[in-house]
Amino acid sequence: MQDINFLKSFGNAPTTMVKKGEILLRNGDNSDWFFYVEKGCLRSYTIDSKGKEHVFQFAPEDWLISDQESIMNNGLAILNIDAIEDSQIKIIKRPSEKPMTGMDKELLLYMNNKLLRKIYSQQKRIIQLLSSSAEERYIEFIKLYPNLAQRVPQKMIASYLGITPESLSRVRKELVKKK
Amino acid sequence: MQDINFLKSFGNAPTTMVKKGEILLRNGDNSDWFFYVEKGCLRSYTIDSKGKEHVFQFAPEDWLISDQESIMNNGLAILNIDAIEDSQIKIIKRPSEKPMTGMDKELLLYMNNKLLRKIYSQQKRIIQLLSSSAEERYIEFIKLYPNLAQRVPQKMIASYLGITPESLSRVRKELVKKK
DNA sequence: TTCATTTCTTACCATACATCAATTCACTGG
DNA sequence: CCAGTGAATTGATGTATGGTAAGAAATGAA
Repeated sequence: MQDINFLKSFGNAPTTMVKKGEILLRNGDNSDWFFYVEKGCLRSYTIDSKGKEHVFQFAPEDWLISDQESIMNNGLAILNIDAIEDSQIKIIKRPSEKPMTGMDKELLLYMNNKLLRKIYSQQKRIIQLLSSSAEERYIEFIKLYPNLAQRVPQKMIASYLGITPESLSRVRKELVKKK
Repeated sequence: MQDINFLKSFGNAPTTMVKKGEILLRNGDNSDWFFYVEKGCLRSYTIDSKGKEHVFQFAPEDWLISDQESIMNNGLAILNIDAIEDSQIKIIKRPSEKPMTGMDKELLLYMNNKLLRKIYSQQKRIIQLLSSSAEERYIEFIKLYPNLAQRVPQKMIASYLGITPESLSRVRKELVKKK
């Protein structure tokens, strides 16, 4: 589908295997990389001034993960990306120099669409962070990433939700009790 | 500059005056509108299931505000947009049918850049909501929108920050004390 | 101006979530 | 298979922020 066309425009990237824990992008690196997940799961995160990790996104099968927007930060990555499962991925580099102007119209349209989708989902997340309780956010998380709750460590989910692992544990306990 | 070119591509929109309180876009409306603020200030917001308003963005002079991303919601606006000061704005409608494909390459590049910038700022906001206290968020708000704290009602700022007006009042008091 | 309405502040108390510490549980590597 | 390490759970307690209510200040309309 669309993702395939996108990948082709950058040449046929080979499939790469990465081990759980492997770091693919570090804060401060050149950020011209995209990762397309065929199997497994990647995640992006930041580390704050107190050394605390904050999970920004999960990318299971069929997701594309990158830190393109840090092109606004002189092209230096803000996020870190690593593998949280052994994964099979495609790594694509985009041209560093004027990365966008080199694209043809079709690809630009594709990118545009992807970006709008990302804005849309981020917008929903912001509104959620502004308005929902820990429990409500966890329930939404499960809807957004069905079955991921089984696969990724709870402390990462807690981080994604903006709560502590202890709180998530209590939230889960409550939900079981309610059912 | 760039914004001017952008506006030209849609034809020369006339300048419109809107009164404080006037609603420009309602949740559920067709969302093919952009508002460019020449003077004054607009804001976008949602209303949650409990009837509570959540300010999503402020748009003072020289900002462009819209709900394009709800093209992902069948083109129906998710946000509401209204004027929080008497304002002088330009209203631009984009073609409803296949809105993107009708654009030329230059405009697509421009849009792309705008979208990346938006993602970048939303990303920062998410990370902030995940990691910062009310006080830290308020300090960042002042950096992002200098002088807006003087112009817009505190209850809207509180809403933007995800806290109650009472809490914001206390935060401000603390900050005065510290200086 | 004056009155009415909304916003802001402050005090007091309530609550959601955080922090800390002690177990228990589950992997992982040798 | 076992030991060791990190993850998850649970209880006790702390803290930031929320909710309510009352008064003060600002704003707006007549």
